[in-house]
Amino acid sequence: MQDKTIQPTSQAQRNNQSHAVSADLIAVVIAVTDGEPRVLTIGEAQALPSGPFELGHRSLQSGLRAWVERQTGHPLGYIEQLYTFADRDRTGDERVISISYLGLTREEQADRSAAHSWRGWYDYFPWEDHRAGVPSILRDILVPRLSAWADEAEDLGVRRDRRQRVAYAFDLDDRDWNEELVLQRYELLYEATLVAEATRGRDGGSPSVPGRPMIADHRRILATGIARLRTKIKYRPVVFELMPPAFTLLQLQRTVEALAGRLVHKQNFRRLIEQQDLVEETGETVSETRGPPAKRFRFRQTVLAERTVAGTKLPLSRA
Amino acid sequence: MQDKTIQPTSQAQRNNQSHAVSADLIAVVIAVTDGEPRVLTIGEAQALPSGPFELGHRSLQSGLRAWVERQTGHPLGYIEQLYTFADRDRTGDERVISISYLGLTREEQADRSAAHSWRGWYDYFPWEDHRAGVPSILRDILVPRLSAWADEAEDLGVRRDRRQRVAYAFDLDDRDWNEELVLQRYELLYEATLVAEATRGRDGGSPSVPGRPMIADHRRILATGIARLRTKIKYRPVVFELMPPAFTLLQLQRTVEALAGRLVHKQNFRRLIEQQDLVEETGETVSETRGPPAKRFRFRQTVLAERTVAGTKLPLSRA
DNA sequence: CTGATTATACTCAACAAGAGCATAATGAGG
DNA sequence: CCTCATTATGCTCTTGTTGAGTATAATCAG
Repeated sequence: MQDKTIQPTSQAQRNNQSHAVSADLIAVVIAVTDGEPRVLTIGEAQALPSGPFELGHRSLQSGLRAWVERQTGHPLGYIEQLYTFADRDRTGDERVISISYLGLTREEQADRSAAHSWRGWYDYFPWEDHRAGVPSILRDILVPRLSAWADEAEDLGVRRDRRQRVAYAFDLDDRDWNEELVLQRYELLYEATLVAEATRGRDGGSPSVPGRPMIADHRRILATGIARLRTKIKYRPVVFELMPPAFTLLQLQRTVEALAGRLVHKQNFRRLIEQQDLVEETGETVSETRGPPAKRFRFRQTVLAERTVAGTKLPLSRA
Repeated sequence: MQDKTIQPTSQAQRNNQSHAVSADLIAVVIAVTDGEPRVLTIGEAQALPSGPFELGHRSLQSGLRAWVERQTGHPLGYIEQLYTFADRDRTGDERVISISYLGLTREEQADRSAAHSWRGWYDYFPWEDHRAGVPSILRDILVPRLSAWADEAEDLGVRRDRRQRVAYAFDLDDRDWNEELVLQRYELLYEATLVAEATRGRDGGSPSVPGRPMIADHRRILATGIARLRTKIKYRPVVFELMPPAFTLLQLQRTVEALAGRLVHKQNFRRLIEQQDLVEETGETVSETRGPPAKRFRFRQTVLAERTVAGTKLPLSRA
């Protein structure tokens, strides 16, 4: 930051004592083990690892790594920023800014002493797992309750709006299920006070829907992380952050399915992976289950450099 | 925030006096006028509107809107968060967190009294405009200098790494030019100390490359905003935030081209727009230029509700 | 009146994506 | 040892989607 240059923010920085805030770093750390996506939690599996951004931290990222490691003993590999928000419902005249991150690892070398646990993320969002078909909770509980909520609105416009949003976010028929809308769905449930977090501090209200709650807005942050990951696996080779050094294509497929919450077409999945040149054979084969032995693959590290690819959708022209 | 629930962040919040930081809100506000993408600036066109997040602000977004309106007289419509980072190079023992946003508007009803200006964004990134072919600055200045920088590395590995990154980010041949890599390109230039911001506070160094600099890291934030917008227009109908209520398809195309910095195939562009059902005819026709009169269209507001679509890339299966 | 300029309709080839069939190895269980 | 469910892997076929042009008809500038 230079001195001779104009600095519009300078008035601000000079007297920032009056604008003091504190910043919390919050981590959504994901691993996939035994075909189940899990999230790293602390405190009765109701909270995500988190802590304040301190003077000693070199950067936001390193502060986050430090906190996660201190609280769970787990070192982080890949991380990316999710979202920043200012919490409204804190008390005191001090504002808290929360900066959330998504981290991907493998559930390993964890420090046993630290008080953490890996929880299947579908414990928190049971309606998001469509690998075995549309979950019955969805049909039998969520949709009826959401419909009721939509219909209870006085105003016709509101009613129609709610119905439309419910239909869009929860559209059944499996074909149209959009697994990326994790956050929208959670927020709808929150708005309809169908999750425990929404009824806290209020009088009873309708009993909440299945799914483990978390403190504060941690479950919403988790939803944000899941949504981001489900989107990202489609255009960036991030799944490999969750895989061991060598793996079979079926293992890879199961991991993707675990994340997406839906099944994929095996043959086409292979075609996709291969044509993108993402992996190479290690030369070994393994026969873990029945069936012929499967080839083992490893991720081609080079693609990280090349294939930061971004997909075009514009009808470009030469000339 | 409840009291009976476990709160891992609580230790932090209790004694957060020691972790006090201040938060700055920074806006990249974009409009497209006369086929030129412009950014809203203050202070000699070297700074983005910004200001501290204050106690009086209801939320980060509203704080940002307040600052932009105060500094430029321009009310904001669509905004979305870009990125949050903690500045290293500030002085004092107080940390500053910067939260940046992207805003889209039309260059209109600006308060004349406020000291702001709209600047073409290619003033800051002249190498990003490929509408008239590969800019000569790129071929004649940037690439040679970057190559020199790559080759000046002692270590062979570093040299190869630099060459690879330069090739990837700046790949000429037009076909392979990836307009989304705005940030990567700026960061490479920064790393190679080819932009003014990188040589400040140091002794001379190599003279910087064409392109107007900004204070602090504002130009990097602008690059982030441009990159985000260039990516986003491909999968979400955000261009319409920049369009007047009614427009011809050619105007729409010119706007997209201005943003992407490259030309698109007219017929295919129309096919794309129409098949996605994004617009509807107003019924009027206008003949602004030569050629037959063009139909005027308006954006179909409904798609905002429906078409929050996300594109699948997984080979899903039924079953 | 001429011609450059634009709107708009179509065509075609190349390729990507969805869906399913076919064949060949295996290990589990009798 | 035999049978069969289970899996790896190769291929086909159909249907979109995308890139690239050709063709035709309105206009306005000069």
